[in-house]
Amino acid sequence: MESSLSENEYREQRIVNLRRLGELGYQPFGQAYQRSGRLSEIREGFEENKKVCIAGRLVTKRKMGKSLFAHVQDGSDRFQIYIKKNKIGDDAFAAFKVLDVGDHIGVEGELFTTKTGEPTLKVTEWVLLSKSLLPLPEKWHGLQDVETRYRQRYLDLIANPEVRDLFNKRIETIKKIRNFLVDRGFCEVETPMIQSLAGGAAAQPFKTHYEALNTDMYLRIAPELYLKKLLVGGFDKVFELNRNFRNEGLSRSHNPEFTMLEIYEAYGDRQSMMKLVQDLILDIAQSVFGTLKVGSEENPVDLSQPWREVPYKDLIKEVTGEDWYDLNMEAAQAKAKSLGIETDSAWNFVELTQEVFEKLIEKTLINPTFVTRLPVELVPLAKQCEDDSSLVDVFELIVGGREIAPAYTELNNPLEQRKRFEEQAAGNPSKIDEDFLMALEYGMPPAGGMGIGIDRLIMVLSGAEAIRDVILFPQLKPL
RNA sequence: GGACGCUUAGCUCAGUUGGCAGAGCAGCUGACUCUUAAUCAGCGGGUCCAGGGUUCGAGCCCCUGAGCGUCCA
Repeated sequence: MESSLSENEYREQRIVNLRRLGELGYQPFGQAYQRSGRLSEIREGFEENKKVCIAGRLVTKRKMGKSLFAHVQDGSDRFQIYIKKNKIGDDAFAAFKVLDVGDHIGVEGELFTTKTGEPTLKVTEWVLLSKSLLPLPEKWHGLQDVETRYRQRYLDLIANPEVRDLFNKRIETIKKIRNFLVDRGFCEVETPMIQSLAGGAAAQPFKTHYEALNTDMYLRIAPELYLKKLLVGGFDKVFELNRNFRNEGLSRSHNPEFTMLEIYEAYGDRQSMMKLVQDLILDIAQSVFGTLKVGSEENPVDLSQPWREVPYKDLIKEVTGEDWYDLNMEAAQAKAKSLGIETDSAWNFVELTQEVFEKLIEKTLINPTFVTRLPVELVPLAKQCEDDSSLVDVFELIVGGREIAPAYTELNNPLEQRKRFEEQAAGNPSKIDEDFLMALEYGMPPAGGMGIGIDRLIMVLSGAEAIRDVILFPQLKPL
């Protein structure tokens, strides 16, 4: 790496330019610089002949003999500057010509409008703030190479303005979520990420080792059980917005660390969560994306209300036929095969049905759909429906063919919870979280709870095709 | 984990039947005081992903591996 860098002719030339600038009295890695404002603010407050100071990265440069146009870019905008030899003096002009695209500079001057109408800064003084030693990606095509975009995201952010826009929207969305929930009386809490038993979801955890305790520990796969302990403890409206970790493969829709929002409201239920998530998503769509028509051109999503609410069994019957739940296992498997499902003889009826749901139904639910009344076997932490103990009182919100938010009327019966854990652990008592069960036995208020996968939410709202496009530094194989 | 595809100059990409490694942008030199993909003239720039094989000769054909992508599990 070191040798390939120093052998690079572009870098060598820039080192030469750095020395030249030094000889002309410009320190290559400068000091703090007092700006009049960010470039977007300068543009907003534009007045002819107004004196301002700006700072940013030189991103284009057009030499024209005794004058020169260039653009400077900061975190907010890109702004044109104009330098004239007889305005700024021979030495400062000659030195400016040595600057490379990519260098950071501070510029003082007067605002004016060019004859083509572009607001521009006429330079009277400039300083070098930071010399760039490597060339930026090409100005016209930007940075296209997908791998470089992810591994060197900073280049992607410099070269591709739409990438910066998307991450700004992600940042705004997360800020909005916090404000929305805090405004409604929820408080944000932090619970352990390093756990001795990774519970609250069905997933393979990352394993780590705690040296001081000489104990294996796990990175959390969900904060759910700790948040419920807080309900027991009297925090009755809580949320946590942070990373979960799941030890699974990389794909278009999976990153091993992902951002999860979990919300719990004592004395609420599945219905109150349904209202909350609609208000939240509509608020984000309007205030951050400015529309309820979201997604991409190829895969548009309309968030207009009312959102469809439909029981799981009804959806299954829609694609398999009214008699699905009357079929025996053999007939159901034959039916699934005839619909193009690859079946596994080890599956039970619930698993087979769930495969039908995932393969044939989920991706067809584009506009927001609440799927309700799921089989109890699929959701061990939710309360049963009052009229049917084989179903749980939950919803899965599906948007753009993706599961965005599952929510439950939370199970607060410790005896029932123990029974479900025991069924799930299948004779492996070490997997049962006795700590959590003990908390429930002190009494957890009835509650509604919900999880929202933030990365997938941003994908649906922005129309991004890959989870890597909404995570600044996505996981890649080490080189 | 499997199938298929991609990897060539700093960036974006061509590369014919196996026969001297190409373009645009960028860089360097020069001209040019309202340009904006500035323009004009000239010049330099390559571990063709890595390793092996076939061949008189490989960017191209064969094998192995890596990273990335797409689909599947």
